Amino acid sequence: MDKYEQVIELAKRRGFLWNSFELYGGTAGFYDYGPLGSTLKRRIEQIWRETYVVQEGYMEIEAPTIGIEEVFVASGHVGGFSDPLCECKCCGEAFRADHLVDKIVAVADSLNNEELDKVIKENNVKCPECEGDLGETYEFNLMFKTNIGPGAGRQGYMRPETAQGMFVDFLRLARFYREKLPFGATQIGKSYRNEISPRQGVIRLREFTQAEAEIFIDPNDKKHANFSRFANTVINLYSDEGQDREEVEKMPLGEAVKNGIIAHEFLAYQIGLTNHFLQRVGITADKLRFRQHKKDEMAHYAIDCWDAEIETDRFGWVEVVGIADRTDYDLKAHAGVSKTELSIYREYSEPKIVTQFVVKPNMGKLGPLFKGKAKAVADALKALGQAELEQDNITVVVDGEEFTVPGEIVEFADETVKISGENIIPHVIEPSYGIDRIFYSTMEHAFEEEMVAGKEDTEEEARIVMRLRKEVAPVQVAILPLLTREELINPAKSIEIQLKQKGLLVSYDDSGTIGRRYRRNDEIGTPYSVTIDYDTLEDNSVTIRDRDNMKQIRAPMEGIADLLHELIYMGKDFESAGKAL
RNA sequence: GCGGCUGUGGUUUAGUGGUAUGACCGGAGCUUCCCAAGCUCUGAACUCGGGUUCGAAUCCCGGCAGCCGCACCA
Repeated sequence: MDKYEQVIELAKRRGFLWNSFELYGGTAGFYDYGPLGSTLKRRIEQIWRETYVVQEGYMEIEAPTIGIEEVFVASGHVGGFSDPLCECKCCGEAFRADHLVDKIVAVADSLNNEELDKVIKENNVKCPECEGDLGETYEFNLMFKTNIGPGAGRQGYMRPETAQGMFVDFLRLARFYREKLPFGATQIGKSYRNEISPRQGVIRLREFTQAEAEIFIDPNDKKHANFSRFANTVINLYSDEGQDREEVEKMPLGEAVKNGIIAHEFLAYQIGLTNHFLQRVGITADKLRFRQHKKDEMAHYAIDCWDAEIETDRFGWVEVVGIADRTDYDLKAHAGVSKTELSIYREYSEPKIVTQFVVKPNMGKLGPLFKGKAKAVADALKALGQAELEQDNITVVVDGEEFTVPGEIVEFADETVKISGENIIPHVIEPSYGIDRIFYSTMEHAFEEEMVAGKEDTEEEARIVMRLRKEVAPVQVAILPLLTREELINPAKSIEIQLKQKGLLVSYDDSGTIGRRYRRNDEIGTPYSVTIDYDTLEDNSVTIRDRDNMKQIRAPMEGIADLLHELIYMGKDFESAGKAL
């Protein structure tokens, strides 16, 4: 049994992860989060919110999970997220139909399926593997399609990423942030991709949770105001160049920016933040690295892109976060499809006084002369220089047609104008998190099986313990009366109420022996157990047990809720929190 | 989607053409003053569908799911 199997087995047994629709045989690519899994996941998300929304100030929005066609035309998902596939009738291999014919026709990727089939047939293209006949081309789009409204309605798609919601709301967001860069917005929610063959548990799902931030920054200023926070943070960097040598370098972020390894401060800050977040939810530092996209794998519009990768036992390095400088690509794309300018006005610190050469065609005269072509002629005139305009008859060519314009109806001059600012299209920095993958990694890195002494020094036995960070553990305190006796149950119940009022996640358990209950809680990662025994009735004190080292202290019942709260959230030292036992 | 392997209580496992073994587990009770103790009782399974057969969980075919490889993975 490898670690993946052990973790998945535990997750299933203890209510973290269940295969969806199991009652009906299950469906690949979907998982249910059980009671503990759901809680753990929410706590990871909560820390993400704390990091990005509260600390960084990138407010959360909530856009629909169903999107309309235009959005995904602009994002490129309608065209680029689907591939024309055709399969060999003989060996069953699937191929990209457009790739098969790209040597035959130059514009292979712009052909539709019928045209592709025609080219394949006419040129007698065969299966590259076995020379067999090829079947018909069909479209495979990774987006789930749906209909909006009754009847034919309108084509809708389940969103394949949450990012588009922030882009579509750009103008509203800009207004909300009083049109001052940088600003950002976040979204945590479900995304959907109809993967061909999802596998590897929760690593590749058809419905998964993303947490994304879209941060809009000044394209001319990619410094980060708070960069000093991470300038000295040492990160495992697996750079483009480092990958050629298969070498991960440990380097402070400040140095990486200075050396030009990371494109700029803003991106480096995001890497620092991601590193901070992942370790806070329990990812082991030396199983975490940042891998730079190689030039050829990076989207053509991106300047620089780094993936946070986590090492897992079975799957090796798994990509869990992508951090990219997407430039102005997305805003430009949406501006194009929506025919709306998506930019922000930036005032100069001092207005610029510029001398411009201005051409002013007299439209009152151009109109009657050129009728419908007048506008095009005027535009052509505006592109000319002084020398050409000074002629008596000016010749311009519009749509291959030559027009002669009398010089006297075109005025031009050098004019001095004051320009106090400009419209700029912000660049987008995008950290994009796969929460489910982080969830799994958190569990795997917390999972440990150790040998401990058994009862009364019998031989050693295995103890499974989930060393989840206290902040993310789905149960924070177990309340255990030592024996199932009413006189112990009553004070235990009263402690349970106190802790719940303090907002702690508690679980009361009086079934089975105390040792069994400790082990049950070790397995689900409960950091502290509070045991009520007969001494409690004498002196109002209880035992608190630490999950990680099984050590115990004695602390008064009075103020127990505050004490546990401090242990869990304030990093209070355990052994000095009470009398050691 | 293609190919290979696999599928027995919640978990894990034995086994066979005649309805299934054990362990852990869960529940009730007894016992028990701190690390999966013990005792009693109890709960719970042959992945689904079709075929062959008097009879299928076992043999055959197909579906589904899991794992591995290929392809795919903005």
